[in-house]
Amino acid sequence: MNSLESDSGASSVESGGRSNFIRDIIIEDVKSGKHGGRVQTRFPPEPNGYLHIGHAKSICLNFGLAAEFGGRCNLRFDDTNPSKEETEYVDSIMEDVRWLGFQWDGLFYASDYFSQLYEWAVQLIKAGKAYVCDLSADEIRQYRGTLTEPGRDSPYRERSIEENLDLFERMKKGEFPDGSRTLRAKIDMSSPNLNLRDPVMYRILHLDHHRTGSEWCIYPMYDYAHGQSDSIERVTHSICTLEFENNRPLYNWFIEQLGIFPSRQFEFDRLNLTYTLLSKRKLLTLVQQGHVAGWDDPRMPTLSGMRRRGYTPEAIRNLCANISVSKTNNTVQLSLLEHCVREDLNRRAPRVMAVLKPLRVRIDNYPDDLVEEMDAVNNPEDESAGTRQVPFSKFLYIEQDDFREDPPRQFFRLAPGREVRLRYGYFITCTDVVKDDDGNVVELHCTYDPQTRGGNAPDGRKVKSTIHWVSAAHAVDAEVRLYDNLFTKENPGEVEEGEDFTANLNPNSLEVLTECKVEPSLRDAAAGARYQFERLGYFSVDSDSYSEKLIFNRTISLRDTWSKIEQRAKK
RNA sequence: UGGGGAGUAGCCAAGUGGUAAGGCAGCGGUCUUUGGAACCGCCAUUCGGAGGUUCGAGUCCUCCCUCCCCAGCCA
Repeated sequence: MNSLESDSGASSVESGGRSNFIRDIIIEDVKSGKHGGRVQTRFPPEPNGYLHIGHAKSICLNFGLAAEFGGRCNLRFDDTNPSKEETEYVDSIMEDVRWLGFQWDGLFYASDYFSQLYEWAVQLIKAGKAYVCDLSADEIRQYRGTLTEPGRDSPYRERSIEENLDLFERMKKGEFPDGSRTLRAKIDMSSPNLNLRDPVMYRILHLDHHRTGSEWCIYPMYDYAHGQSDSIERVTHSICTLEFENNRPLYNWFIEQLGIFPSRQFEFDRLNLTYTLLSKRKLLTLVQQGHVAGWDDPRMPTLSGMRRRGYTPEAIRNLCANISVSKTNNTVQLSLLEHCVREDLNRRAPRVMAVLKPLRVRIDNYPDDLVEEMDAVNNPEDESAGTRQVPFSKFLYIEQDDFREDPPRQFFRLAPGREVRLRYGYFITCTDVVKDDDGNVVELHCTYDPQTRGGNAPDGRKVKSTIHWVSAAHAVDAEVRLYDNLFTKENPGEVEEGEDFTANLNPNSLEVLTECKVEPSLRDAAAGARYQFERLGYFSVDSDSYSEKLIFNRTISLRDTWSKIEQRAKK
């Protein structure tokens, strides 16, 4: 269950040239003509949860390396444990891999190989390399010994081959209850590597499997299934995460005993991210306990969550290319991911004006019924994106944060008596402030300079600030969901005695704004569409959005120097 | 106290005996109709520590220290 996170790597199609030790090994192997220069990899998730950004590292590595060396990469579901696996997960995994931008060559399931695996087990029994053991799970543990003490041989270790064959067949036929017997490899109970102390190959599980139904009641363990699956697919480079290093001798042992295609395993460091949990078990808990709305909640580090939030596959692939691949335990700062997201969105997201917390503005000297269409640039980073028109009129909304009755030093935006530019509009000057009974500012009176249409002053005078706005009469109502880190700690797994990781949940990770006003061009925005709300950040239309009610997710804010200045001033 | 891995800047990371790449973050500046973007500059006399070999060591040798993984009929 935790393993998926474990099979991951990094690199991407566009990372192509970036060096990492696995790539170096492949270059050597190709050069020396190993396997005829053929490169075959695989991405082997267990369908027991949704893919997250840690898996993206593995996907990019496996598919990226195959692509770079003209090889092939399979998608193989490691479905050897029917108690945890579901079809829902295999569907989501396929969708996510495709969304990330990869297409597998072969699509396989470890369960495709159950018959072959069974035959090989019989072969090992006949060779005296495996035996049926009647020890209980608890007894097996006791016989295994400890890190510093060798284990003891099972009393069933020396059963005759005939008896083993008979028992194993009856296990398969369902004659024995769950947990009553196992098939074990006969290796070495005193090995310093605990994985080699007669590991369990098969356990009895009277459970329906998502693909094989009730055909089997014995299921192979990971160690007995994974290497052979690789071998069957003639995988040349089987890439997995560091915690499987101890399993490599066992991976090799089965392949050697069976004399089958010698796939080789290489281990790399999995991805960790600050303020983020990448454990499928814990993510499942968040979903089941309702701390988030589902696997695709935009606060989740799942690929489906990030997709819904508005992250692009390119940004994620870019992160994977940036972090490289090594063998050191590491935790990448979230800011690097955020950088990748901004970098990509900056290039491609159309700009648009939206006011999240509206403050009404009346332009006293502007004609009551006049509406002007102002030309606005869609994307300064991309001339081909063209321009659009935005309506301007006497009543507007601006951002509450863009006005201060008593502006601090370095605050350049609107204040009483101060002139600013309305982007693509006019220069306006604040002349009066209207407050409610509680003293809250509810409306501003301003005057505009008709000479500054479009935002340029013929007399060349400068203004310190440009702010965004929306015409009140033309604005479209919208809901905007603001997200913050799901956890308050850099390492969400770090908890006080007696607490679990949910104690580190950020109570303010979601803020819903329901009174937002967006420019009319957004009226028919399609779900999934991504925009930059000028001066605010990148937003995408949520899948909950429908025609009467626009809903946006804030993907990520723009870099905000003003908030830095402000925070520094507070200290 | 067994075995398997890993230590280069706040984070990630190149480096494979010839004098410490790059990115993120941070800091300073230029430019700007987004306090965005872009651009320029600064940011490791030193590579976990101590010895040793060498004309020369992050790279080789010795000892030491720290961190991670393994005692599921999970993956």
